[in-house]
Amino acid sequence: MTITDQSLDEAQAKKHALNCHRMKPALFSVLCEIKEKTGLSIRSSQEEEPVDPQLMRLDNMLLAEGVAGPEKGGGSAAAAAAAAASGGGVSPDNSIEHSDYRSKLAQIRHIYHSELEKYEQACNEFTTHVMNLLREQSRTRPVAPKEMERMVSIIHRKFSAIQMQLKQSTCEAVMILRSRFLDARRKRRNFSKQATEVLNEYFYSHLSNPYPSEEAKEELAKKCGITVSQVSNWFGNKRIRYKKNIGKFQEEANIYAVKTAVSVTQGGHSRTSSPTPPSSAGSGGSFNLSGSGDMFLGMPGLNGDSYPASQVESLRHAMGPGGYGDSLGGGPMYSPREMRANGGWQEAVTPSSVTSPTEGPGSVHSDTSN
DNA sequence: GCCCATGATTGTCA
DNA sequence: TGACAATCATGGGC
Repeated sequence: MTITDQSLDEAQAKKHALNCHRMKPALFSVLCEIKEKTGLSIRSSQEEEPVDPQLMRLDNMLLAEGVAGPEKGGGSAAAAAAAAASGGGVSPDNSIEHSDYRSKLAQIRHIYHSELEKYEQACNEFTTHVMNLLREQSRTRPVAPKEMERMVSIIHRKFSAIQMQLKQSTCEAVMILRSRFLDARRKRRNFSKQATEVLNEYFYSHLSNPYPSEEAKEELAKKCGITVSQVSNWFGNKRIRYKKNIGKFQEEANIYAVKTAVSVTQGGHSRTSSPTPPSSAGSGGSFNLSGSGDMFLGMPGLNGDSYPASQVESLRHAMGPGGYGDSLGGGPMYSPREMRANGGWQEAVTPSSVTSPTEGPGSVHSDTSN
């Protein structure tokens, strides 16, 4: 059904005719009487609406999640909770995820507030409209102020129902965002092939002392597109797994040793296949492992098809163009006695007292030292 | 679905 | 605090 200008005019004309009718006062008084009688029933139906517990829950949740209430940098409460859930020490590494989470939460917050504003505006407009209508009608029929209040409260109730739906969907959106965020942290993704290659190259070229310094870790992290913590994890896992199963890793070691050798003979220091610093190589720094000692130390020279990376290093040190032979203490070959005396990875060099491999000439982060 | 590889976590130690 | 060792949990190949 459409309302045309013509029909509106007709209605206005009828209303005017009614208002001017001689029977109008009599009709009005009758209506007042009826109204008086039905007044009780209206009052009885006008019950006090108790606060909806579900609405309260939604409000509390939105407040806790930082969607409702005062803004503190885009959902601070939830971000803090997420930070706490991330396990404390790793929070700096999750800054990317956190900022992502925060920005998404801010988006939800923005949408929620703009929708809320729209609803409130619409509610006010509609209330004003209805009030105007009732005032208009009060000229032709008795409209008590109570009735107007009742109408207003009905409208508000309707709109708060809509608002509750909005709050509900907002809560759902926040929950989904949160679960996704937590899942993302929980999930493990393999590093890229290139990243693993970089890490392996570093590991095998520093086999004698595979303990990258903080700077080296940062550099590796940057190169691999991972965090420093992940680099630390990787080296921790690698050292342990290498130690546990040297045989299995020998082939891998050979591959990287060859790579390193090739990169050296092709002219120079590849940044990742950097030589071991004098301290670790010169002191026979290859870590002493049960079994690994034989593997590396027992080999008299590079006469095999495959050779361990540590020996490639020593060879490089001895005959490389820049040469680290001087710092090797007289000979390119490892001294088994020295090796044993130096013990394992840990004992061979202590990170604080010995120049870290990464601080060596071909270090990942520095080419200038020594 | 199983199995292995691997990144992450946790507890312990120096 | 960093390293190690054990373990968990997930990805990916088969």
